[in-house]
Amino acid sequence: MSKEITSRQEDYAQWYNDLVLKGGLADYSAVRGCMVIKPYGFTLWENMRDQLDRMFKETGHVNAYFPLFIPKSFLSKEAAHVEGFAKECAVVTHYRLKNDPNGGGVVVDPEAKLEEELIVRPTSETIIWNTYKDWIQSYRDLPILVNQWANVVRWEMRTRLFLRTAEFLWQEGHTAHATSQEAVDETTKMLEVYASFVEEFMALPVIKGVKTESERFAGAEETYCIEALMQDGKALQAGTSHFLGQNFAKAFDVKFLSKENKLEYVWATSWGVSTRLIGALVMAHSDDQGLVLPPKIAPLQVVIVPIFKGEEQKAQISEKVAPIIAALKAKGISVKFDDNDNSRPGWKFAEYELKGVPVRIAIGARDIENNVVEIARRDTREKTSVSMEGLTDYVSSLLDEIQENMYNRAKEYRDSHITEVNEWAEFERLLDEKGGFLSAHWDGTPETEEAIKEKTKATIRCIPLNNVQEPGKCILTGNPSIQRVLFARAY
RNA sequence: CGGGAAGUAGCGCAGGCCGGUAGCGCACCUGGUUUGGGACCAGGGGGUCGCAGGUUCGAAUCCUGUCUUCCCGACCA
Repeated sequence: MSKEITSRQEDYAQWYNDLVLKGGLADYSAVRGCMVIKPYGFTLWENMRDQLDRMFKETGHVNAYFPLFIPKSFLSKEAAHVEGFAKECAVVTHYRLKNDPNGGGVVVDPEAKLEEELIVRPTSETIIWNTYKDWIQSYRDLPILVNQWANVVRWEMRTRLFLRTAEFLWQEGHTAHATSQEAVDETTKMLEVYASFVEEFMALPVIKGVKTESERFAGAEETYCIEALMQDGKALQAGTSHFLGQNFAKAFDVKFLSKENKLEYVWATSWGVSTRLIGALVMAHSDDQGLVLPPKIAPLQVVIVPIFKGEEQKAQISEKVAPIIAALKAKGISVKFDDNDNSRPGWKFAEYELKGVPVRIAIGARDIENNVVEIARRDTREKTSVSMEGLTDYVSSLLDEIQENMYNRAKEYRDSHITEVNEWAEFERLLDEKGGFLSAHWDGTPETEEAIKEKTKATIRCIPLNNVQEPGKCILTGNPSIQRVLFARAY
């Protein structure tokens, strides 16, 4: 009653905002384009971050930290890079404030102008490669496999909670290698890490692919990506991994002596995922009742709601519940017992559904008599009565089942929204009526790609890895094509 | 950055045209009855009306500026 959620059908964008705000993930802030990530949302991010961090460490990476500020001149050293980011950089020009002589609080002290302005990092390639120059002399110094967890700032025209904010949290891996092949291998390895994280932990199927030239990262030779599909049929880039060639090594003069005692430029990669993943998570799984979170990363996996009349019953239930909580915790399952007397059970049910808690256990006097509890699963909203004997194992496997079901459901939707198209009229019609990925032939030119974008707002999301090579005719121009690519409207 | 809408109590809104001591619902506090899907009764507390100027005897209301948010576009993860 108190927290109405706009339905997806009524207004998809508003539904998304309602979930993020009313689900307690984030709030708007007093700063344009910046959000406050609330504790519930931040716990979700921490769970994602911790798992990714484990996976990075398992693949041989270490964490480090580089400065928030980047000298302006660094950015311009790599031509394509500056071209791509210049339009959205926040710039620090002064280092001091002073009291307003006219009594209006504080003003920027014009005497405290910086010699060289500092850019608030939109990404860290430049500062990192400037540093790597000092770290690398010989092939023995390679590879460098460094990751950094950080915030970055991109001054966006239009922002949306999690999906596009001026400041966001992410990780950026920056690696340096002796050979091109090793760098390419690193790029695809990290793409695999992203794909398995998103699929296994976020229950979100992705398509692995390569970006076309026009969608490529500014300064990259090749950009690999994972693309996910949202419930409104729009695609979302969930992560990217870039093969940077020797572009940054050349820009920052980073050379090493090879075994053959020859001076060579270093090969580079960078890869990142951000808090945007939370937006993807919300839009892929949730329903009109609220968030639906996959158990493996949910801030809270199980909530127990007691149903009681009077203190005596409450005490009786608490006593019965204590060992259940202990047993669940012993299994590594996060659980909350909400015996708050201020809200009634029905209110709590709705509240925890809104927050996407995967499993809810309700227990009242009637259940205690029968030695059962009522278990409700969030993904299907089904309720069952379950014996207290073996409850822990039941809950544990139910969490696994929910995780799997969420993945399968998302995959079914995704798979049924990849459509092969051969006629232009059909292409346009499907974009409007069905959405999702359209698999169509493309003549390989940026001009055609741009023309299709102009006409339909759809972009080439990627050329899938291991794509079937199949001669055909370009969907727009009819020119010869060697393969189908995936088009979609995207976030 | 262009076009549209909005900002009044924690949340959702009315009031504004026609200036005169700020209201409703939910939430909150107290007491009681309640508790298996967003409880009910009674009493109570809370707002420099986004912010800054201006007009006026007097501004939530009129004027100017500014900040923030939403939706649609151009740019992007």
